[in-house]
Amino acid sequence: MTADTANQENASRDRIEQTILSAAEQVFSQHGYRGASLQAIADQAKLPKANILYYMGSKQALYVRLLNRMMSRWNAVLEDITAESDPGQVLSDFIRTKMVLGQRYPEGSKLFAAEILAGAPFLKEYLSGELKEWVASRAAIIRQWSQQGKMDDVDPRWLIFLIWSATQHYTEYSAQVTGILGETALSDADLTSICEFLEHVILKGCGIARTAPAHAIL
Amino acid sequence: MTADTANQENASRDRIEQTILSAAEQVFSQHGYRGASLQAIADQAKLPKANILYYMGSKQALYVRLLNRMMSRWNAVLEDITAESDPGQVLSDFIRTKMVLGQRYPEGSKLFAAEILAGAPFLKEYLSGELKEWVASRAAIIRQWSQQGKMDDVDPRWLIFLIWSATQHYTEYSAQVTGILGETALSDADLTSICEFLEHVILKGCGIARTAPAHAIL
DNA sequence: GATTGTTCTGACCGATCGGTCAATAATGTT
DNA sequence: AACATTATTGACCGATCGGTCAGAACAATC
Repeated sequence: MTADTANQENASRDRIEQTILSAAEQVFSQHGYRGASLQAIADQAKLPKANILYYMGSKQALYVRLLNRMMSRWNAVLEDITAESDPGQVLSDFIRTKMVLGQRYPEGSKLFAAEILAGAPFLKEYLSGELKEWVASRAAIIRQWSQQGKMDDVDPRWLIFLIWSATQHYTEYSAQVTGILGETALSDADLTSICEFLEHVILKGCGIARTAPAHAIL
Repeated sequence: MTADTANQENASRDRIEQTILSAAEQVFSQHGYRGASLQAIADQAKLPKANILYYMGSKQALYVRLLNRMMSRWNAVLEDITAESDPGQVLSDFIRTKMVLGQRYPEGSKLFAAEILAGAPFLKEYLSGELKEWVASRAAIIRQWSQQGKMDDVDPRWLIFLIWSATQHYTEYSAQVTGILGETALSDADLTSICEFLEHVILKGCGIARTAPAHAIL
């Protein structure tokens, strides 16, 4: 097997795997782990069911792979902040980044939500391990900001949860939001408006003076 | 059939139905409509599977009944506000009421969340009908508050979504929250702290002066 | 062109799915 | 006591579940 053919074959395999992963993400995100069937995933991917298992091994392996893929997309968020960072800038970016991530990977976000709703059977140790440490370290920095008088003395954990929930809402509850707004999908204008609203309320609510002007989200 | 025996029979039937509804709420809330099985519900209720169908007719009828039951619990919220109401008091109550409802009916809340995640197949017309009108009318009143200078000129729809998402988060993402906090469940102290945080940030963020002092949630 | 390894898939497996039904038991009603 | 109604449930139905497997189809190497 030459390097060329190896690349070709791997490329072909990758393409098929991406097709399957994408189809599976849609089905799992709508119906959760138990509610999703391999047949539905196969239909979505326009492949025979046996083909799904040939590439992914088992339903569980496919699901775990999707969860990991979604996790890896979150890694960069809030990674490089310090006690010297500007809270307004950081929280502003945080809100926008989370909002963009949700709009970019709606199925992945819903998949994650469904997993948590089910009691996080596959993510328990991640939540109480990696993610717990992540929150604790970010919270420590936010607390320093408060002590420096840069912002009000609010519980940083509740602040992080607030931003998570407020931004995730528009992807995970998109069916509710669009139903209430009477639109089929959120427009760019909506998204910009939402971002500005969240920045206004959260920054002002935390006693942070706005430093940077609002800019378009997309 | 005398009035007495009628009451007795109805009481017995009601008791069994409540047992089934409660069991079904747990199973549906964890696994969604498709992921839940009548056998799992029967096991949870400690009844034969055929008994579930005898009382509820079908899986779908049982599910719809649960959805309606959950909806009816929401009716009183924000019902009697006017342009003359005090925004601080109203929003404060709104936050607390939603928080209490979520803690009181965690399974029902998760059930609702799972339904929305799946694209709201059974609630589409409710969302774009009743609920849409509800939001529109509340939004109109909030807009009047802004015009009267009682609060900042924020989009009332985003404000309503913000309060929904921020409060629901603690019931629907309880697996994530408790995992991160390292607790098995949210304590009363946590809940009080969260309520005070949300009131502080949202009211201040909307430019509303706090009128009433914070009081214990439970 | 024969050989080898990978990809692909229809056919099939036992288990479980939602739902039906007949038989039995319990409970009124007269 | 006789009868009618309701409650209960094991057995069963066709369909679908996740997963296996043998073999056909395909591709690369010699």
